[in-house]
Amino acid sequence: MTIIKLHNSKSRKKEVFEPISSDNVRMYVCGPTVYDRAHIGNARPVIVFDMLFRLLRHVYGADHVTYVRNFTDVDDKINARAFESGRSIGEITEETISWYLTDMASLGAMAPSEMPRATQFIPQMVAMIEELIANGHAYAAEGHALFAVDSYKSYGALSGRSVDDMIAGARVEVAPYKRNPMDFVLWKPSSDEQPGWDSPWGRGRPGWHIECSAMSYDLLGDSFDIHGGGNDLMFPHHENELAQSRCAHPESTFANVWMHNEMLQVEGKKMSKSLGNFFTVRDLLDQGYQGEVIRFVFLSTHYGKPMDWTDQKAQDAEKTLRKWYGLVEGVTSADAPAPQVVAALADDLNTSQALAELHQIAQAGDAAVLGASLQLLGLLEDGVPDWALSPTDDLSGYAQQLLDARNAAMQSKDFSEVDRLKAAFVDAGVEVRMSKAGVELLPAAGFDASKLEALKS
RNA sequence: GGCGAGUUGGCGGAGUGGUGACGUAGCGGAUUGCAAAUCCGCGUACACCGGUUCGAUUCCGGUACUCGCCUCCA
Repeated sequence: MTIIKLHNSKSRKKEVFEPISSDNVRMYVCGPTVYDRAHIGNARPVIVFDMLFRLLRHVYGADHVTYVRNFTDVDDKINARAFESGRSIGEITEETISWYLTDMASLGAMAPSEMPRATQFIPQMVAMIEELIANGHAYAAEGHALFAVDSYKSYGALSGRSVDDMIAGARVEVAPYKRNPMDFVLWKPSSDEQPGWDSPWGRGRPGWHIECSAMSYDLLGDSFDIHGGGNDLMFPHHENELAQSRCAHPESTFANVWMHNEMLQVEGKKMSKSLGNFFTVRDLLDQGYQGEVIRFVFLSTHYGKPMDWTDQKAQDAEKTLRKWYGLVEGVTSADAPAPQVVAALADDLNTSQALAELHQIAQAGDAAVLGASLQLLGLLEDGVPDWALSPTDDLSGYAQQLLDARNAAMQSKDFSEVDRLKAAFVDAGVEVRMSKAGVELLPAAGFDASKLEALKS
């Protein structure tokens, strides 16, 4: 059995991964709050943990891995969006969820085993809060339920902060009903316009952190193997999840391994609307960036390092993928991916190393193994994608035209017409390959069929 | 201010206490009408300053710069 090593944020070390049960390896990843299109930064954890999901399925068997990724469909940002647009909350969340699923699928991300929605787990959240109150880890105050940070002495261990330091930083919301300024909300009251559910503390809605605790408990149990998410969620979200879950289930470990992906930047800067470098996955797809190309760019940087999205990387990725797809086209994949690719992934998801191995395999010309390895990486979901296929039929007429011109030129020794045609093809984004055997025309990056029309004679 | 991450050749990006991954760009060669593609070859890169060591890009300490979090933004 392949030995998997993963960097555990909790210990800050790379550790050998040992699942609680190899019959059912369990992973939970924080999903999106559904009020708008997923931006490119949102895609990073999706691709990273999809890659981990695929690796675990490969190693433990597809039926022995459970991957849960939630939808947060109750949130004040959603309320605000509904208010602005005059649409209903349900309408907005449904639409956003379907966008999300479509966009992520186009990046080659498999559907997780379970995709729970927070609003479907309100009773479980209420039950967990009641348990916390009964255990003395939480208290009710003015329609709120609050977690008592003082009651959990390991609070701050995951993110490496002390409660005292955090209070000294003093940018927490000060509220008269809080016993400690760091105490965070488990349940908060809703106005008549806001979505709400009846509870022992009055009509209200859950705090953000309790959602993940309740859903992971319900679907994966009190202790499971891996909890993933973006680095920015480590505090406060994951710290709070951990505190709630362990206090509600004192005998549990909650997640044994915590994994965090680093953030994404765009052209060297933080993505923000004010800098004008903010864009969604949908924007990229609409601009003609292929899903596989976007995925490749993400895989080319290790998940634990900051990553920069640049157009140059996308161009390089497309070039490489076209080459590889060309090799794989028409070849039946091998049964198993290359061992060195699996080994690279098993070493804390070293996707850049895996891609380097793929270069070697391609160089050696082993198309079957290349295909199987591309599948493992999620880059060959349904065969070679259409955009990378060479539509030889479309270009065969032009190829004949070029071939005729060359044959004539071989006699006359005047190659000007051949050169003119070739330059035109290159301008239209067509790669020209001429050999004694014949002429080959391949559409490449920037292919523009309309430019070829002018060549028709 | 507190906590954390990063800094590798033109660019991207792994990795390692001692024979300079890999890709891409560039250069030279084979091939080609010329190219492209392909193949072959070519690079004294590890932010800076100390320390440990026979030897450090790799370990330790410090400095600089970049970035993230500390404000329910992945």
